Amino acid sequence: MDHVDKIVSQWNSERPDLNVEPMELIGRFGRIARYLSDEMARTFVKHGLNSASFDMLATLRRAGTPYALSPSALMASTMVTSGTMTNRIDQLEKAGWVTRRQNPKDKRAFIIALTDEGFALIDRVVGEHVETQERLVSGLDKEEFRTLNDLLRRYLENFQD
Amino acid sequence: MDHVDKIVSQWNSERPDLNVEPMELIGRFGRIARYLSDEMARTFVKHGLNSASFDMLATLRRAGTPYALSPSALMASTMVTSGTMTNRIDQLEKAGWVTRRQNPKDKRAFIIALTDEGFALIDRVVGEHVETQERLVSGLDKEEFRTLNDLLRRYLENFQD
DNA sequence: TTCCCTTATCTTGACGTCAAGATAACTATT
DNA sequence: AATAGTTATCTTGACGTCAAGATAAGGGAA
Repeated sequence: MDHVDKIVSQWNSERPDLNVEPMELIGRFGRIARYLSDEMARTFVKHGLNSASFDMLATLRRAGTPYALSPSALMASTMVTSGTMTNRIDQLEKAGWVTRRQNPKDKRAFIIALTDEGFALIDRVVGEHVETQERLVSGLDKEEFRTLNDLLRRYLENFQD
Repeated sequence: MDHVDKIVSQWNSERPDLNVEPMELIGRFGRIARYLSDEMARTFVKHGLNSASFDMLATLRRAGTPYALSPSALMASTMVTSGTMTNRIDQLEKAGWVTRRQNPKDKRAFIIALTDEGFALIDRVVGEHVETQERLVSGLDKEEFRTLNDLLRRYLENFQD
């Protein structure tokens, strides 16, 4: 009887006409995702980052050399709006982790590139991040992990544009 | 090859030393949870609500008669801070969906109660909400749903305080 | 060329949230 | 009673996000 079961049972008492089975599954997704992201955020905060800035630096880092992308490409990868992206870049630039250069081929565009400091930082943090993630899935055995991962992949397929 | 696979394969190229298996699972949780909550929010917006106000009204509604709880109880149920709760109550009160009465037993405390309008609204919206949730899980067959739900319940157990 | 549409980024104003601290009232101890 | 500690709620200031619109530059059709 977890927190989600309690909510579902309240609805069953108050509105027995409602089909609340889907709510069980969806409610658990919400709870788990929130817990996971809160825990991961703790690693970021330890290094002066938050989820947003980690996401930015990680996106640039894993893009490979020369560790540079346009704001548009970053927007597509991170699924945020242009206003948010401007703000994120401003902060990373102010912290000295990225530079903002004009794209000589297209004067509307910029190139956002990791600095040496940004590279060193994200390379350090991502190691600890992965350790945190290992801890967060350690409650599942190999078989459960595989089954769950396969089901999630299948489920996610429904939602891909 | 979904979006998460792409990220994982980028990390494998750039940092083959990292164990990115957990990231697959955790990444999918994030994507799915975000998609689900965005879709559910559309139902709320149609009725002049957002996820926060729906959550408040639903919590009061499923608590059963007399559909009234203290701010503290609402804070515990909805997992937000006191400042957020004050703000949420203010808005619901302004919209005429709840009233804020003094608790005669404890002058520090208040009682937040659904108005008739609030009750009628949430009873209408929750029906549509449940339909949305049915649609959101319709991509899974009975067997998959059961397996997934059981695994999520097991996984969530690890995180309950 | 000129005009129009599209693309890339930035600006502005609003929103929901939180952390920290303020205020007021209750409770237990002396 | 007086005091000290706790509890319930509100206030303030900051943050990250978004939607809508502004600005500037590119590209295609006449």
